[in-house]
Amino acid sequence: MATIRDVAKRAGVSVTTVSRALNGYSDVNEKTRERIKEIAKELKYSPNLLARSLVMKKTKTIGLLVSGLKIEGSKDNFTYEVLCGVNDCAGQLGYELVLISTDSQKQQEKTYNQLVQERKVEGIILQGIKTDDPYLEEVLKSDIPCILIDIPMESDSVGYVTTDNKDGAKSAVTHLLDLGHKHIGMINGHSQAFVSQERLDGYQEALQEKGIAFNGSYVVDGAFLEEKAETETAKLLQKHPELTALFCASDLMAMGAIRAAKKMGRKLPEELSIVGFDNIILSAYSTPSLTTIAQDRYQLGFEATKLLTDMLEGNKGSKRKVLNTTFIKRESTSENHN
Amino acid sequence: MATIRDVAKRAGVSVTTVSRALNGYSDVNEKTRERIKEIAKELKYSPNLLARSLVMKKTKTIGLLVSGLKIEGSKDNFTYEVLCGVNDCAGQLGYELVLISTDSQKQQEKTYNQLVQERKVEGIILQGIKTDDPYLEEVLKSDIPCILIDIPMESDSVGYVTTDNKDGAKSAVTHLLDLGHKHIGMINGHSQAFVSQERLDGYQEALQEKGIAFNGSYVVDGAFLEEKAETETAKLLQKHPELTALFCASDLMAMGAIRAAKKMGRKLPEELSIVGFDNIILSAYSTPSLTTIAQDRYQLGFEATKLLTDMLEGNKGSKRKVLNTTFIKRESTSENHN
DNA sequence: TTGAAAGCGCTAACAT
DNA sequence: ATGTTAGCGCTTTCAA
Repeated sequence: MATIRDVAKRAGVSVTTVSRALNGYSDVNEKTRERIKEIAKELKYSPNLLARSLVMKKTKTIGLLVSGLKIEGSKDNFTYEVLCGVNDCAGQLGYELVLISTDSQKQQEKTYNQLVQERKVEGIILQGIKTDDPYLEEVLKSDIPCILIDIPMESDSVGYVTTDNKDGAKSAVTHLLDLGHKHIGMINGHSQAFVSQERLDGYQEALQEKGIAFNGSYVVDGAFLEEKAETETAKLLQKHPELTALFCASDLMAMGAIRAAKKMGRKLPEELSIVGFDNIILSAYSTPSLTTIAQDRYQLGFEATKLLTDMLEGNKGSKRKVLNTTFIKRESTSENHN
Repeated sequence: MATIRDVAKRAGVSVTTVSRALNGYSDVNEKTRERIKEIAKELKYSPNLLARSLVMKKTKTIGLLVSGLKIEGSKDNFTYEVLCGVNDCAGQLGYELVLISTDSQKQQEKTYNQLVQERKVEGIILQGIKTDDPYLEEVLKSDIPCILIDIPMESDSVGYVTTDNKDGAKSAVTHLLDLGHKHIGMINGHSQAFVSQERLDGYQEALQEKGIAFNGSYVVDGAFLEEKAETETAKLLQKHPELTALFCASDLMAMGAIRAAKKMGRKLPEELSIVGFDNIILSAYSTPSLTTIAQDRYQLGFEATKLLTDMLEGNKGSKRKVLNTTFIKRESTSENHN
């Protein structure tokens, strides 16, 4: 592996000159530069980024810290799509990407700061951590630049990107109300997710605007899991046969809800309308296909990266970004005839 | 950020001793070690991996080079699941993971060797590259340890992991034959994929064993794309109305085939049986749900990482691994009554 | 059991 | 326009 010294020797100049020539500094003779470039190519020289980073104290590397990079993620693809966005943006801006995944076991061993400092990432994007995650506190204290995905918290070195969950939920429920539904249940995620709170807010606000009283027993938690949502939906529909529509805080849970409703012999959408949230691939393929609120996960990752690199490069500006949702009408909702 | 020198000063010893103490060398007084560890914790010292790697010439980092880390990948999740496997295995073995994604444009700028050398990965796993990719040649020449996914090529520094595609395809087609189908079409991928050739081989072998002549015009390429598969299937069924079954080289293409068949008014599975390949999430949710050949993409990534790290650590042994498939019967296939 | 010194490959003052 | 020197934070001989 050729080093800068090999190039220097061959060219009969000092390593400094080689460094300057190859890094495009102006104070070097054009002819020398050309010769050096030539030789570098001959020797297949490529700079040792480790050495460079060590002296420059810059790695041009960002980390994507994922809690739970698991095969189950295949179902909603959230992490994958965020990753694509991060990767594309990082690539465009010349940053390397290292993937860091944690689980509660690993968190015992290393603190957030250790994890991040060791790997010499300049900044980090956090995806998939819950609001009661011990790392979160550390993140806010730490001065390592960080962008949180779907956790609206800020500090000097921390920003976030999220979706307008409240508005999305509101439009979902408004859609159901407009179809004449009066008794609308909600299958929410869990209390350790900000997005769940926000979607609940949207649900309530929609009801309020139409003058319908909020009924707490119409809302249950499905933990963002398909199976859990299925059992919870079954219980909910049993207890409240008056429900003619459901708003599910994720498409995956909506899949569970659909299954529960089918098992109970409810015709979809005639006897029960269901709206999801996310617009995952499955939602277009299920039977009935799912009316849902689309959120752009790729963009979430992309914008997170943009915000992060802005911070890294000292561009002052907003450290938060909220993306809009899109309402998608499919087959799982219809007018209420009760 | 505390360095090893800070710890040394505070402990009143040399940096050498600190290094030895923290790295578990035996030739250091246990009391000194304890004191040093104490101080390291106090100072929140964590070693600069860059500096360490620079001197040790080891980075304990592997790269996952993905060609086409794109949002479209959401549909089959191949890359995501491989990534999960790679990540888990790398994590268990103490390797860092950097994600490198290329496209034909980037390949113009940098050669494979540059790309890999610069990032100082010790070895690399290649996922999603086609057999006519210019990088492939470089990989085989290069002496950077590498594991190819789904490309059965070997050299001193290159191994591979793949699925037994031929056997999988054979069992798919045999299933159809056992159901009494005589005229079985195949929607294959494209010629730049090894797996396509292998699946075609399996298709042919199954036919041969049952004494059915191979008919080349029954096989078309769907480029592994849903839409392309849909149009190709439509054309194929039009031209060959005698076909009562299709073997699709991917579930995604099977989705396209299903749609084409439905549009032509064919009842599934009564009038057309379809078998896919992959067992993607969608295959369980489509209507009809898809009979398919499951391949374990997570394991593909996991085994690739194991093979790679074995090479890196000098463990001689096989540099290839072929995983088995599993046949999954669902609703899209039934007996032929023609 | 410990320390001094050298050096990994690079960049950046500071000369010249 | 180019070279000299120092040093990033660490590990590793070699000596004591």
